[in-house]
Amino acid sequence: MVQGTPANLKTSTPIVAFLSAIVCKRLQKIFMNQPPNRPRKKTQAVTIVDVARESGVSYSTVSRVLSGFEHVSDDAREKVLAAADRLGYVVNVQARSLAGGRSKVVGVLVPALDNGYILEVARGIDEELNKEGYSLMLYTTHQHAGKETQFVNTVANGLCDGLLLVVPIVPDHYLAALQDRMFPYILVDQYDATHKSNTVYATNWQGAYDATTHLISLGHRRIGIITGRMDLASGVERLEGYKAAIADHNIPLDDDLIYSGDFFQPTGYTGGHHLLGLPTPPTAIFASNDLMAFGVLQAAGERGVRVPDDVSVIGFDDIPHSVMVHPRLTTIHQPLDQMGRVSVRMLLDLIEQPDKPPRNLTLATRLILRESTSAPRMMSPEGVKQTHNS
Amino acid sequence: MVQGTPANLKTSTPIVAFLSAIVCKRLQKIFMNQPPNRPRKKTQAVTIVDVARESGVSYSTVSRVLSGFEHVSDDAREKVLAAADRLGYVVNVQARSLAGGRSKVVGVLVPALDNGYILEVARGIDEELNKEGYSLMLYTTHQHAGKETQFVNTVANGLCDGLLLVVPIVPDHYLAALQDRMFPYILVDQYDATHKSNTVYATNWQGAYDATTHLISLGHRRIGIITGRMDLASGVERLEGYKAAIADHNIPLDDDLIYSGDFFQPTGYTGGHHLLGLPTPPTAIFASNDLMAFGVLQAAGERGVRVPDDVSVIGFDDIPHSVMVHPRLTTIHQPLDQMGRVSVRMLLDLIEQPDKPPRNLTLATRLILRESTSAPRMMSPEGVKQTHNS
DNA sequence: TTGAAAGCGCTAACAT
DNA sequence: ATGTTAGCGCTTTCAA
Repeated sequence: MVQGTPANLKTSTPIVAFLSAIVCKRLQKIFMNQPPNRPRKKTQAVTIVDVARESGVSYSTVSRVLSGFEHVSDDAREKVLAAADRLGYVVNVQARSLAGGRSKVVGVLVPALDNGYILEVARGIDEELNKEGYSLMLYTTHQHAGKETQFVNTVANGLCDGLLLVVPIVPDHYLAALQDRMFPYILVDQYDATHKSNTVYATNWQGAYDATTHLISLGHRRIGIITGRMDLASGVERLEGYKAAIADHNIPLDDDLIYSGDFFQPTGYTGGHHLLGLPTPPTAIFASNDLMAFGVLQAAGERGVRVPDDVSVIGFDDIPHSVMVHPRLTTIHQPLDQMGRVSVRMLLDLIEQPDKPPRNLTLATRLILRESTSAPRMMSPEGVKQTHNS
Repeated sequence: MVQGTPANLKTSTPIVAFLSAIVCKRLQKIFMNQPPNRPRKKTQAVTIVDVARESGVSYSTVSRVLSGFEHVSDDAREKVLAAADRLGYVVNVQARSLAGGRSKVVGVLVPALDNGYILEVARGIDEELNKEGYSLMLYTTHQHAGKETQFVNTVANGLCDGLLLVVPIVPDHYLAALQDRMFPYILVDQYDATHKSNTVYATNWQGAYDATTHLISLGHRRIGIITGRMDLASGVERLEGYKAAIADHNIPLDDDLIYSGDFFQPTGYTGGHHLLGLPTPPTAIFASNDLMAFGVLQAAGERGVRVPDDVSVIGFDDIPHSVMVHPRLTTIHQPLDQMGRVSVRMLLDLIEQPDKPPRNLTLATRLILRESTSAPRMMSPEGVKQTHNS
């Protein structure tokens, strides 16, 4: 108790003590050996104060060493490091962040956890973050569209050093708020109309073009497409790529073969049924992502339409399950985990240099040949194997 | 009063130094209207101080209202809430946590992000956490076995209010550290030998017993098993359940039919090849989880062994992909997302009442009949359809 | 290069 | 019921 007193005094400014009657009272109390009984709530095992004591240098020198500051003598640095190690010191990110430092936490905003595509990206992010000693704060937007502002505020309050937005559709006021605060963020696989954001993107147009060209080169002429969401750049671009390939090979565009999807499996399923049920069904279907391709596979199975014998199916993304379906899915590989990795790199860069001009990185896609595509029936040497409707 | 102070100070503590040149200088400075020019680094948009000013009450009243404390007048509460709303105030969790409050963040420790099983649990966790207004801090253990201590320390330093351990194998010193600090944590799908932990578990033994009994009741007598990791309780219990079912139906145990797996798909694949390549192959295989069952399916496909005609396959977990493989997998449903949900509930309870005695919750599994199991060939009415080796 | 001290925004003990 | 104040552990000036 008595020993604690000087410390108390030490922390209060002498000037105040000198002038203020209130403080006088407090002093009296202290000297009467009745220090305010203040049980501390949560106490960290070992703080920089402990390290300072252990290493015999001051408080702030420890801080300087631990935050990698340059102007510290080698001697001091060594002593501090040794002491910290001995004591098993671990920085308190809360305090550090509150005091204006880095929290070494990066927020990742995703729509949900049930999507292979998202998870691949997340894996890349996680691995890269881990490598750099950062922690990952995961936010799922779910349905709570109303909590956006709150979320941005919370994050930007300092819990996270930066933000990775892996969400389709980023409402403008998100970005506005982030931009106003100069908060570092990266748009992953998402187009930014304002061109003010750093983005990591894939060659969606080219990938779709390649997918469609692959089908055409196999001999298909009647190629259906199940589109992605048209409010997403990737959805639009994949449709455009498809159209361009069709046009480049002088195939007339048939609107009946364009089924409007949303990147989720169920529309792939209904779309598959729709296209396959057409009077003149397509001999090949390009699904704008693997998930919808799975739905097409399912629909084909139910209709007794064999893949690839009766209809070829090609997807987009190359998520892990695409090798696990039957038949294994031919698709366009999108370097999802690499997109995650790259976005982390960009973000950490941005955190270091917040005023860097925005960069837009585009990663290449490539065709992965597997078993769900082949030449159309009528063109295969063996001739017609089986007859379906029409 | 004022006069007394210096004397008191002087006699009791060296702080007497209040006369020292340092203080003098500082005083001079202050009175000369030259306060230390201290530009603050990071400033929160709106703090409780702003809310206090706006609502005309004090600082701490705002805090009280915002932390849901009881003893506040309705009038004050209303004013504060209105002001907070008007200003768009968002609490700074860092500061709150540092000051001894809750951070409203829960840490989730998982081995990796590439496992459907983990992800299902994570989804449940995420949803429940969201519902309760908590954020999710995701930690992947990856290979970094050495960073454990650091991790526990970081977490327990206060960044998180509690911890959900969804990892197979929790090193003892993990738990020891957590227990020492009285830090709230839950073991999800993991057995704790010390019985000091709160756990959420599934009926692994019963599930395996049910799976095996299902195969037996179909007419199978030669049933292979691909085990999980034997250093995991779930692995051991599933093997035991299998053995018990075999024994209860008077089927001799054949060690050749027990293939040692690890819960990952590749060993399911090699195990499938191994069992199917036996001189007298089993007519049914119980894979200790779905992932390994997929491997078996793959191996069977490569060998021209049809499922379920030639061999029945049953899995365990019922992860989402189990309906996406061909044939759709018969399996034991483990309520993975519910396990996640329940574990969150338990954790939040524990956070409220840290000294509650540990509870162990066990959730029921159930058989899900799909297409990968059927009566064995020799027993089916149609007789032998096809002959394979031996 | 180093030590001292002022906060960062908040909670909770204390005093009223 | 409400205002006052001392820290929580840390970073970062300022002064030396």
